[in-house]
Amino acid sequence: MAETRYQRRKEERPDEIAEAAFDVFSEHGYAGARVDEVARKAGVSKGLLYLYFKTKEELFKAVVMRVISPRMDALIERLSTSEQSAEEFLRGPLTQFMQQLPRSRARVVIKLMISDGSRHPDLVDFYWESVASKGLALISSIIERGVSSGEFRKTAVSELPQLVIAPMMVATVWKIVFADRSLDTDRLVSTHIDMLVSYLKTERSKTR
Amino acid sequence: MAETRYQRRKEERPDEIAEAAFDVFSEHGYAGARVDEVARKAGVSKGLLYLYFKTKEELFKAVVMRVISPRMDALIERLSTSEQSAEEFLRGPLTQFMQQLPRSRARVVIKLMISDGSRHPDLVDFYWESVASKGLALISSIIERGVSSGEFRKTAVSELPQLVIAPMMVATVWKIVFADRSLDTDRLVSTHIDMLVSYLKTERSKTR
DNA sequence: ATATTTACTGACTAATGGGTCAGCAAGATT
DNA sequence: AATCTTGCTGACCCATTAGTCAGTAAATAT
Repeated sequence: MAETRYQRRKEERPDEIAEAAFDVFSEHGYAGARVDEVARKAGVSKGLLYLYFKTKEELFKAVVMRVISPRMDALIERLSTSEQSAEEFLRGPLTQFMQQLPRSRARVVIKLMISDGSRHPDLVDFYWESVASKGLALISSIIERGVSSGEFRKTAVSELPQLVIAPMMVATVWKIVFADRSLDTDRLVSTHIDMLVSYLKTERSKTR
Repeated sequence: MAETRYQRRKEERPDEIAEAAFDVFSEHGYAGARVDEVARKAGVSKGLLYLYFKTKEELFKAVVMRVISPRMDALIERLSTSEQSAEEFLRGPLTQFMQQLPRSRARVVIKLMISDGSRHPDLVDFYWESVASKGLALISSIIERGVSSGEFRKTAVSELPQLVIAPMMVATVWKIVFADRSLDTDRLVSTHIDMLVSYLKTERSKTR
């Protein structure tokens, strides 16, 4: 008998706690999250949690950064090594990326930025610098590449990369708010890209 | 001397309190909002607040509903009495609506749906029934009208009205998260509508 | 003026929740 | 086997906050 009451697992604890915290923050946001619940979900006492994370705030930041950091680099990487035409890139890797984001953990980060960003401005800055600005710049550069190669005509889209990711945003917000109500997000994204490419390739300039 | 310490204003109080609550919930979300702060901002004691609203929860719902209710009806109204072509409607009233929403109070409702919707499912239902579903149905019907009049070709857009409002969503989220970083939301919306109309009017079907 | 009604106050309570710490026991060292 | 180190527990503290209520004074009636 004399079951061991716990194991010492110095290495794994931070990750396990962060993982549990991700779930809890994801569901309740920062203010609504309970540190006790995080500890419980991580199968750990609250005291231990505070041994690895000084404050709730720090835990929150750690959790968000954990998700952000690896994310964008992957896509950036995939581009810079790519030799596809602009259209191929939009229809291929970018479409894929936008389709899976609403299902991924990044969705949660977006939710947290919206709900708690105003009280964690440094997190917003970090998100901006390491994800948003890079991602948008990437898209702009793709469009520009298409324009200068003669593939696309010159449009306002070059300066409005937000237009490209718009369906991803809708799909993400939809999943957050209307999780149960169905929406074919893949089709949403691919139709939008279809529309976009068609617009960028149209020869004669449209009226107005 | 003998300054009157307060005035009795039975009629106006609920609105004034709801107004203050709107600001506070808007800034902090449901869990982060403090009832004391609402009372303070409304220039009222907490006791009085609880005379008009039974719980924080009820106050929250009242606030959200106050903003939702009048909103959609206005647009629906404007449509049913309109005799414009589909394109005119998209470029006119709808563009206008989508341009001003990110600046309006409705933006706050969207934020609250995202951040606190999961813990107030009945509010989400209410929002769905009185705003989202109606608005999307409206847009679908406009597209359909254009299709059946021969103005537009048949595309997936008819079944994906979310595609039409996508730039509004981006603009709204942008304002919430990156308030300080500039974005020409009007141009975002109008360019998108331009793109959309162009797509809907293109004669020859695109490859793929 | 005086009495009556009730909108309103502010001090209170009970409970919650972030954060702490003395002590315990798992595992390493000898 | 005895000792030491430290990862870990859980009971505790206290600031905060949703919600209450006895009493006060503004407006109204008499």
